[in-house]
Amino acid sequence: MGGRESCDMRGMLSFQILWLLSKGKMHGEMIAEEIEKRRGEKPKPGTLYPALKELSNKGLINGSRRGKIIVYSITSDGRAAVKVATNYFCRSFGDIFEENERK
Amino acid sequence: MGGRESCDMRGMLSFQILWLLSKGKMHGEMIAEEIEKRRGEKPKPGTLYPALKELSNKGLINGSRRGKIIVYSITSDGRAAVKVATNYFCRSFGDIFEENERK
DNA sequence: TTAAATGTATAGGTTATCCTATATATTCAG
DNA sequence: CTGAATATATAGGATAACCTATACATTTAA
Repeated sequence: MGGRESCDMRGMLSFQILWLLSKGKMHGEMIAEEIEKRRGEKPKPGTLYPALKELSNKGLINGSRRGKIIVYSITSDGRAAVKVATNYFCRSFGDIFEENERK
Repeated sequence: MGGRESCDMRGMLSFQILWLLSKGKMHGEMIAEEIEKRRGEKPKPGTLYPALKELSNKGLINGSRRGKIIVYSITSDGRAAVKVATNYFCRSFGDIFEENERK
């Protein structure tokens, strides 16, 4: 099911979170669900929230509590970072996708 | 230059090696150069060779020495693995590329 | 034959990404 | 007000992915 049995392929979590937040504000649970749509599995709370905290500590996102939930938005530093990171990502792995597109 | 100052984005090394080897046989240095073309930096020997060893231990690749160099090829298990992993990868991160393509 | 260059390997260490398990905070139904 | 549900947080631990530095093996040039 996953795709990581043979090849661990860990990583990219913070990048993916930042990329998702560059598309719009979300709270933690929504982020988890968006990741689930893509990866097939929800990141566990103990994985997601520390990552959100790190991004927050770096000033790339910030959260504001609205009752039960905390809505995260990307900062301008975060926008700059996600742009650079996306370029790097596409340059590094673009051909893997191109091949997939052409089939 | 890099793209990892703000977002660590580590990972994918074994997957990328396996993907490269699914395109043809290569020795370590060639693999390092192919990765450099994409990521902008060569993985250091202390990064690359342990990764090759791991893939070898898992039976996904095997190497045969030709004098100074060791030529690695993907095994049939490796082909199966890279197929599954590529699907996972594209499903997980495809939209990041699509956006980049459309600009 | 020796020195330099090239390719591979290993020892030892750091960190992000993942986990499980538990705890806290807020809302909402009864 | 209480209990259940939802959302967030934290403690503690595992491992892949990276590093630097060093060593070894093979070829090639002098």
